[in-house]
Amino acid sequence: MHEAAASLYDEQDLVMEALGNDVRRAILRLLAEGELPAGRIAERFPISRPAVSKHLRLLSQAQLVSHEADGVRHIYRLNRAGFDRGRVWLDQFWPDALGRFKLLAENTYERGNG
Amino acid sequence: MHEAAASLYDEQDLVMEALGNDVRRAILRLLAEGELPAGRIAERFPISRPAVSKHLRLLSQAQLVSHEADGVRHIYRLNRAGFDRGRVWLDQFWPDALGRFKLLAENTYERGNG
DNA sequence: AAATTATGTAACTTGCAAGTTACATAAGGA
DNA sequence: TCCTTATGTAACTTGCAAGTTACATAATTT
Repeated sequence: MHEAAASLYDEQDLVMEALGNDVRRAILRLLAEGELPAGRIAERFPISRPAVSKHLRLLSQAQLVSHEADGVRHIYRLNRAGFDRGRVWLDQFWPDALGRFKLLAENTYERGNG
Repeated sequence: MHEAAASLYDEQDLVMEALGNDVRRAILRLLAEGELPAGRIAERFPISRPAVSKHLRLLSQAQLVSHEADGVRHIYRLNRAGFDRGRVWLDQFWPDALGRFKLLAENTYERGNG
């Protein structure tokens, strides 16, 4: 019957679960600079390529990234859908936006170091 | 430069890490209905009380909950700070969303309502 | 003061997420 | 066609997060 409602929460859970890992968060930050093929992503981490591939699969299932084949390469990029779901999840606790921009304003600048 | 920035991201990581567990997310949903003492929270879960206590500690470190002693009881409630950090983390990926909040902040700045 | 209640913590165990290696597949290039 | 490149997956291992039990502490109650 109402599988739509149930699957919505499942999808939100997939997002929150995926975001709860530092390697996956680092992959997202890397992709924030621009789309990349799977191999290039893996190069940036001290773990094996299959391990990164598995993280990419979880990120993809959570719709935090999307990917498309380009010849033999698979290009990954950020997918807004997952981030929106994460935001919806957070908003169930604090529906009003007020009080957020102070923190936001204080942290929208420099970050580039790594 | 300011180590405030570094520790901020550590704190964001604490939040995202804490939110990446379904028991902890369920605790937050429970506390969204109202504050509760530790024991009452533990009653609602099929795991042991010390296990819940440990989850509460992590949630507290992430500032997703706060707690205060009330006699022998420790009352837990949601803490806005952690949720704000979670949102800041999400918003770093979509600058246009940041712009939206900045605009909102500018328009609401001296009105002081909230 | 002794018993009870509510909680946190220490020490240990364990389940599973995250890692590894080995292999399969598919697209180009020589 | 065979070789190389790029990737995903299967099967197995392992590190650590999340669970357990036992104990310490502190505030009430009798």
